[in-house]
Amino acid sequence: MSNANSILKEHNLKSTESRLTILAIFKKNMHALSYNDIESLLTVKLDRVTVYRTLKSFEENGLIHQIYDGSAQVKYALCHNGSCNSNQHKDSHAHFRCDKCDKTFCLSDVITPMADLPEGYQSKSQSVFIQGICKVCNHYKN
Amino acid sequence: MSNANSILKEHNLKSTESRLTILAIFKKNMHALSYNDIESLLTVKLDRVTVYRTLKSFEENGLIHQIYDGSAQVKYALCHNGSCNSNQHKDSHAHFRCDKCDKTFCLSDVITPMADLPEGYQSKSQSVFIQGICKVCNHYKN
DNA sequence: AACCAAATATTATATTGTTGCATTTAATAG
DNA sequence: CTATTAAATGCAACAATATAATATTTGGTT
Repeated sequence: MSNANSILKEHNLKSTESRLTILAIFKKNMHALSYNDIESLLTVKLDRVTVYRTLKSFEENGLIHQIYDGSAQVKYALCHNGSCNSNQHKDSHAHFRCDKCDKTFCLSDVITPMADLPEGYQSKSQSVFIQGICKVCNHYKN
Repeated sequence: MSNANSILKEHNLKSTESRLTILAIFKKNMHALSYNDIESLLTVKLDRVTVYRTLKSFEENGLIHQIYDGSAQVKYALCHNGSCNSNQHKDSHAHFRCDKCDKTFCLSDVITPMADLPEGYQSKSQSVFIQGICKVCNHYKN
């Protein structure tokens, strides 16, 4: 069973209160979270520095990845299915930001066609960012 | 002739020294610029507040658009071919960031294939962000 | 030249993020 | 179970980034 404790251990992270707390927040909120989102979801007070350092260690150890979604602040989301590790983030899936609820999601399954670059350019990674209305705000039943 | 003065007027912006200065910087540097880039390219000293407000007014009036390229700071680039106005930014072209020279460019002509979204999602705009090596750093002759 | 609205500079303040260091805690060995 | 130790945390200070309020200056117009 892959509980919070073992997830941290799998990513070579010491299991601490702060980390368990923040990891739980990510597990409960399946959209990308900014520092401020996390802070306001905290029930216990953690020092700002601790939160920043926790995010940093999570990212360095392949647990979360950063998302730049056009809002002022960087957001973070859980990496999926163990595809990321401390050496590399394979988070080149599409990201979606909803204009209504203002949440940003990872669309892990969306196949993103590669763009053709002009002569001379060499592409190492491409990421697609989509804005629109999300499933929930569209009242899509399924 | 579309000189700096008339460009400002076309976008309903009063022609002032500060705006002409900053617009000239954008015209000379055809890659995206952060606040710091602009400040260090200034020959005359402008107040920080003035620079921020100039960028804001440029953006609101469709002269420039913001780019989030994964660096800590927001960058700005000129909007092309009058496609933007005060109501809407049509800047859904691809952006390219070079890993070598660390500059970010607009690739206005790159056709970005639309991704297929899961059921329930509605897309309003899609943008592609590409990282790699740019034409100049690849020593591409043309 | 004179007027007025808009733009600017100045000052102050808010927000965001980092650094150094003393204290506490988790993991391990004994 | 306790002792040890390296890592994590909290605190204080600081640095960088961005915004707000207001008095002054400037550009565009009459």
